[in-house]
Amino acid sequence: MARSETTKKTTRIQRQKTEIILEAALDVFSDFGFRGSTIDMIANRANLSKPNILYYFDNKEAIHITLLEKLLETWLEPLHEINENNPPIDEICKYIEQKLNMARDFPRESKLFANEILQGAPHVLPELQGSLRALVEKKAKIIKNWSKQGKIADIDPNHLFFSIWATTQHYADFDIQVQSVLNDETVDPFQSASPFLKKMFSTMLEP
Amino acid sequence: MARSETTKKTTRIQRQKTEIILEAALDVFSDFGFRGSTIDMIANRANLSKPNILYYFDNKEAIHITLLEKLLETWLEPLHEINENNPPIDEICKYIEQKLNMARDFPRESKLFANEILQGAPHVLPELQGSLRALVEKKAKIIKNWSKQGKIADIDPNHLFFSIWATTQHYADFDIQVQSVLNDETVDPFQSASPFLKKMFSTMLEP
DNA sequence: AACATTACTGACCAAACGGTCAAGTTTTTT
DNA sequence: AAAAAACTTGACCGTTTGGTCAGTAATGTT
Repeated sequence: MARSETTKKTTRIQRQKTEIILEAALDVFSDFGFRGSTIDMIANRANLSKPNILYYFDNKEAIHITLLEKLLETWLEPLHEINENNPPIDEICKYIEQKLNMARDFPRESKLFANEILQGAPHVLPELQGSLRALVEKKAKIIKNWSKQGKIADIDPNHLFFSIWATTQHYADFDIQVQSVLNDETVDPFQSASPFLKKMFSTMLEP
Repeated sequence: MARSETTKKTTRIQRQKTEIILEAALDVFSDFGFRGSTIDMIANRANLSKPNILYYFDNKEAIHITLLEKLLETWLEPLHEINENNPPIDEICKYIEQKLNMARDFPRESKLFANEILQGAPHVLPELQGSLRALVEKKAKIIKNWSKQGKIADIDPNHLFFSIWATTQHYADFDIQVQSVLNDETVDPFQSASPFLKKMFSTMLEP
């Protein structure tokens, strides 16, 4: 069993080192995927020895799972904030903005997540079917209410969420393709994507 | 050098076996990614021995590259068809329909491509910067002309393409997430996605 | 200072993997 | 039918990789 999983209280060194390891692992996993990453690669990044890594984590999988679980919380956070009582289109645009900012500021996390889902979510399927699904269901009801009240057009809330996730995360996950298509001189894709996406979704939602 | 790369003409068996190998490899690569796949897995799928696989392909990478190159052609095909002289919104909707059908009918190809791009396109970066970029540039001009002529709203063509790619391929690449969010009783996501996406993009493009 | 706990590492191991090869079998050609 | 070419494979090899372990160093506690 890894030191960090003992019942005894965690030491200062434990907190520091696990943080260093997770940071390095995020670098490596997001670049090469789970199977393409080795513990040695993570160890090199972290300037630690391989056995030292395995002193803090049971195995490679444990590092990956720890990262994914930390990620899932922050990933769903913006969705929580959607508030039924505020103007609908403002709320959706705020959500788009937040998701786009996350893709820009946390591209490694976005890629880590994309990789995991692409492989069939071997480590987070229960969370998808549990907390994600429940949260989406809850927020879908809000969207439906807005529609019924004539505040927005009548659209399928699930597909709305899928489209927002897909379009915003695309700029992080497929950045190499985005860069290839755009001229290198062009400004930051995220900057021009923001008004585009907001316009697209708000136009569709207009009653 | 692999048998199939000899200058001599290809035999019947060569054509059959390479086809069987590529089919099996597509199964395996799309499920586990390049690094997560082994030649043995492909061999088992194909009911062939590992050395037999390597009789037809130099190495694992060669199989992967062959698949990607075959894929890229068909992947870009629908974009070629966009015709400046037809009604703009009809053309875009037809393109969306085709991309969505491809995601539905060729999910393995979509995942293979997504995996490759996520890893930084190690095998197809030149093609992205070459044929993909040139084609997009060409079609972007058509979109811009339509805008100038007042036939559609004034939007950024590149982001339009990114959004279409992202939203359509999302249903293939992130299918496990889509399935997790939707009730299992729900009908085929592709069926309900089609009118949603067409409405979204055509509403935005309306002058 | 003595002791106990925590942190760390070099050396090592077994399994997995990509790839080779000599020898055999099957198919095609003459 | 015989020779040539194409095809197939069991056995094998070197490397990589995840993970272990006994022993050592550093840190904290009394």
